[in-house]
Amino acid sequence: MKFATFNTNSIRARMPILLHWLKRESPDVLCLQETKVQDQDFPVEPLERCGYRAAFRGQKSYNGVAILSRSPLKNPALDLFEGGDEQARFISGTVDGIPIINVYVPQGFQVESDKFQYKLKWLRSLHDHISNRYEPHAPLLVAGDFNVAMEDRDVYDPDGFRGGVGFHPEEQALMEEFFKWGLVDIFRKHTTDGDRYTFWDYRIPNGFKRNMGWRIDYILGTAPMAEKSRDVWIDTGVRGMEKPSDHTFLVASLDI
DNA sequence: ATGGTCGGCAACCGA
Repeated sequence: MKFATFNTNSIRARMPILLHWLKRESPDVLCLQETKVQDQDFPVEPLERCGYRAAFRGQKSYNGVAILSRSPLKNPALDLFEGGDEQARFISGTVDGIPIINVYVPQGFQVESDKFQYKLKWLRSLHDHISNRYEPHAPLLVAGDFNVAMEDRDVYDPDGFRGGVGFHPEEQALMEEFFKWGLVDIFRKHTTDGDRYTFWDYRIPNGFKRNMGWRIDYILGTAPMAEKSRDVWIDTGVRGMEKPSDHTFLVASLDI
């Protein structure tokens, strides 16, 4: 099974890259974030022509998540919170018997802001959701844009970012809770390399060329998934194309 | 080199 995640920063703006990548890589599952499209405008047809079913939850302008898969998504769920996730940041289901959760974690704006508190609350809720509904020794993949980097080797300027949003000990402690529960950062299982990023801020001039990035997108898996992972890699191949996203593809191959 | 990001969506907000 080939399993991938990609923050599109608008799926409609990214269709050329997305279709190109799907044809080239033929993943079984692709989790998307920041689709930025309402459900009635989701580009279902071109993806179907490419061989993919789509399950999605969007809203106007912001956020939005989708799971593309060759086999249909079973038992789709769209709500992280009991009262419903009004921000279209969560979608889950089962593909070929493997439970999958796809998330777009709130970015958090600034550490002093209410948005940062909402980010922490959202991460706590995700932990509760997972620990209440899943088993660490059973199959589960959790992928998406977590908007948190964990270690110095995961950002280009650790001393500059330390204590700031995306690189703050409170966020990192909540991420650690996922690992304590039993999820494994599958990229890290396969390499200790630093300077391997999935996101480059558009606002940094030539940030990609200068590799001034962050590793904030993840594929997490429970122990049976981590054991079956053959490789995980960051695919920057589409970055040479016109209009790349500020994120790139993170891909895992699993012996499933 | 006398500038310097995107996308959505129509003035700015969010990242």
